[in-house]
Amino acid sequence: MRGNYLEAKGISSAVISRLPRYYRYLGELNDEGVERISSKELSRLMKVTASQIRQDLNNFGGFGQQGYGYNVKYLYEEIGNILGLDKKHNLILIGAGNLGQALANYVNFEKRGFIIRGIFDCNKSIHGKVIRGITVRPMEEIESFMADNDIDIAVLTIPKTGAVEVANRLVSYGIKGFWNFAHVDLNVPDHIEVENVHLSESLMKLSYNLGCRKGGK
Amino acid sequence: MRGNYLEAKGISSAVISRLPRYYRYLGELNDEGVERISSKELSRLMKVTASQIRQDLNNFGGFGQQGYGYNVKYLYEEIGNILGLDKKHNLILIGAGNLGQALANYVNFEKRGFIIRGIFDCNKSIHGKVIRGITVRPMEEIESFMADNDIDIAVLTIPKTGAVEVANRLVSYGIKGFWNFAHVDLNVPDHIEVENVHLSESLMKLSYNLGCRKGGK
DNA sequence: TAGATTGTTAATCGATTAACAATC
DNA sequence: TAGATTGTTAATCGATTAACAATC
Repeated sequence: MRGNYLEAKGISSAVISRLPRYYRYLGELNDEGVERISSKELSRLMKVTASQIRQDLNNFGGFGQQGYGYNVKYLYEEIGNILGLDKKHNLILIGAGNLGQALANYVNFEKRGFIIRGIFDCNKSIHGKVIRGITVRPMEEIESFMADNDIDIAVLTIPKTGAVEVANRLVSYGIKGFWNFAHVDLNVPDHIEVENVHLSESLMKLSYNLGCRKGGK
Repeated sequence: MRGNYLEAKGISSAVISRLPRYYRYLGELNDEGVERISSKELSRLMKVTASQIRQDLNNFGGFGQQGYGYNVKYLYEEIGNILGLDKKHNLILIGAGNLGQALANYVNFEKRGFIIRGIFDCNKSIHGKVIRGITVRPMEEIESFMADNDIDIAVLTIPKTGAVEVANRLVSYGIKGFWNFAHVDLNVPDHIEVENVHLSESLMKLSYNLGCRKGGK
């Protein structure tokens, strides 16, 4: 039995955020040549309950077989499809500072179908600079670039000042989603997807968890 | 009435992960010169419920005043204290690749008390290179460096291969927490804190949310 | 005082876990 | 067939929201 996950609606974000981790573990098992795995074995490996694994997967369809478990390669590919990794995504990177350049140089995203097509920056002194074969362009060229290329994701690696305004401009040019590293909440329409990576907030969480230890038990 | 949050135990991680965002909004309000704010106003601004704000804060004590609301500056500082931002943290960075260098060059962490003291890499060709005043050292020197400096956090910006082993070594040298950018789950004792930043998993979530739109409604 | 808004209890909602019949 | 393990329903647990008495 196979579910039609393309029509899947209202899957909770808790479930979604666990999918990439399943994908990672299954990919590693597949690389190791493991052919089948039960939810019980996988739960031991991943340190989650077997119930949760089965519940999560069954949001998208029945990928297993009673008495057998799950075929690793098949499940790996299916989760990849659910995550949309079978499709190509064309990205533009806004902000070619340290972090922007680091992301542009990271090859693994490309392997998963996320291809950076253009890099833009407001700093004139780096216009024309080439990063992994891509020329850094001035911000003014974003609109025409997006008209000529099939861009769906913008990576925002710019300071928080101006990020909201740039995001709104990109929305008007037809962007579909943002991978937002700027330390602000974008204010875009509901049909635009935003995935935030707020590094300083992540570090603060770590700080909290370290601090507890001192005063607490 | 003031709670003693140093003794706060068992605060749910959902609450903790919202604190940095409160902190950010309150910091901005403070910068704008806003003196007081009610949970209702703040809820409108942050797009969460006022109930949630009051519940979250009351895990740590009563910071507000009936009929008045919250003093912005006071609450900002209190949340900073809860997050441990009043304390200094000495970090070492393991892996001076693109991402590692980008993080090392990022000045804002330092402003919040997270100071990178040492940078280590296994690649001989960059040993001796200076990044923001810090010399890149060979991995072999980590142990003595940690003995001489009061390091509590390790930033792991190395490939997943070897990350688990390096982490275990660092634990034996007395590290307290990890900010882990490697695409693996570290396998460290319970008393060691790990904050994961799995960029590719974040991108996959974005991909999923974009994909839904096509097949779905 | 009257109005406003908190702190906190109670009600609701959703997510996780347990259990087990279905079935390979 | 017997054993194993899923898919799925039911039970539990936790988190969010609503309500309101306390109080500034």
